[in-house]
Amino acid sequence: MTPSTIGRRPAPPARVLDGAEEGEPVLRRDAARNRDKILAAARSAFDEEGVDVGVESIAQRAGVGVGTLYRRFPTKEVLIEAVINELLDRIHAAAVAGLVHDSPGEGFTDYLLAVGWLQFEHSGCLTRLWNTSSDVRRTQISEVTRELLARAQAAGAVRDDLVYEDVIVLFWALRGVIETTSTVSPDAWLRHLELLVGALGSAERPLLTPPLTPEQVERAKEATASRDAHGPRRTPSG
Amino acid sequence: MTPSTIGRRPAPPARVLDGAEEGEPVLRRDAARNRDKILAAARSAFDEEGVDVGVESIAQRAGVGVGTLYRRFPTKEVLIEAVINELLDRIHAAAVAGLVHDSPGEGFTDYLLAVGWLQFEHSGCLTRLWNTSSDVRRTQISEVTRELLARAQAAGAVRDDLVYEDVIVLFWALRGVIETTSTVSPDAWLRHLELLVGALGSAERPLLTPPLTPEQVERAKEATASRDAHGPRRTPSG
DNA sequence: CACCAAGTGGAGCGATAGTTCCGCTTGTGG
DNA sequence: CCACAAGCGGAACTATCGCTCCACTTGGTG
Repeated sequence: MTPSTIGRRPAPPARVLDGAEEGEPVLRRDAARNRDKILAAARSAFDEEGVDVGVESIAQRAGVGVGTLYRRFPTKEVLIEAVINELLDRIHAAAVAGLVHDSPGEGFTDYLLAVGWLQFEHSGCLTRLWNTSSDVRRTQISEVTRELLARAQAAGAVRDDLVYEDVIVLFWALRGVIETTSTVSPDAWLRHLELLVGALGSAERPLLTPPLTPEQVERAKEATASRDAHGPRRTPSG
Repeated sequence: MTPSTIGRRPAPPARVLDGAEEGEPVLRRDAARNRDKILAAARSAFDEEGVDVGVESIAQRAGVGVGTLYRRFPTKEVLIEAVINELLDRIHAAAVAGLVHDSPGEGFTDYLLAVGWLQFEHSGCLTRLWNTSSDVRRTQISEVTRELLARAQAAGAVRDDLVYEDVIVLFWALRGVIETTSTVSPDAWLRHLELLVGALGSAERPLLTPPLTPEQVERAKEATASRDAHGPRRTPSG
């Protein structure tokens, strides 16, 4: 209760990154356990109720108070990103898996299928999945995806006039289907993807419209990010 | 200032429907003018900032107070629906136009194009566009769309294993592309549609996944409606 | 012209959701 | 086993947004 206690700073760094590097300042054991519980709770809460679920509800699922949640994740936004990062890692893994497939064509379509499934299983956070481009994970994914596409095209499995950006747009299209149908049928997006895969194969008639440029893809991601963030207000009091 | 004046009821019916039937209780001329201004303001506000724009902002654009807005549209929801209804009418018109096209195939793809454009131009209210199924307008649209598809299939322009529900899913897919890319490129959805149209034509390999059932489409629309309505709280005070 | 129902604006209410604050508890190193 | 930094819970604060209320103005009718 001394003056210095009252004026103590909120919290020391205590950074334990999302599994990327092992944290040095080490969390107390119970705190680490709680952090995991919060992440798991957020995952299932987002899946079941969407990212708009209240932090209170997440804390409740985790069996902790909101204060605890905020000690570990300074912002709801940060928590969302942590969950999204796990998904991105899984997407990256799926891409790499497709790359080592014997058939380049099947490796490519398997990848599309995997991303579709992942989007379906986690339809609650789809708007956030393809945002904020400046990220190691996304760069890695885009590189592997480009390679997957090139391999499939070299093997003649995919028409030559497609570019990497078309694949991203395809994911966004699937997202549109999934967001609307996920609660109703696990098949709708799959059927639509079948249709699309058919179109990817043959270039009966050439495409007249030019593809998105890489810069446009970046800007599109950013636009989505800022749109559904409703103005990512930080620290309302100050 | 008599007791009876104090206890006066909020407002008489004064119903002037959205252009469907001519209202009988007639609005005062200035009030009618304001109603139009509000509708126009809402339209542009939704287009530019999305349906989440505050009512205050809409009222400001219209040059009226929020009280005036609420006298005419008892709920923000009702205002949104009024704007949406205009869009639905335009979609219906496009469908009918496609129906009288000389070439059934072109009539069909023209319709897809028209819906794509309309979604692009009004990307702010896309989530609301395909909701709330119980509506004359939507029934009309679905009937004409079915006929368009049947005609195109009879002419051999569209593969036979497609059903009406696939067209709706296609619109949802376009929505996904448009929501992400509308601020960045007017072409992205068009290119994607080109790809899809190619797939619609030829049935090289049959589709393995069954289409959505009509009931599932209904439920999907309802699900979307309730999801982004955040609980359409009416009259918070009681 | 006088009257008054209809119309108007905008302060303020109630609910919600993200975030902070702070008194108490607890793991852990010495 | 003790001390204390780290951790904890959850009430309370704040911003926001849909909506209501009501004192005042105004169009149009008799």
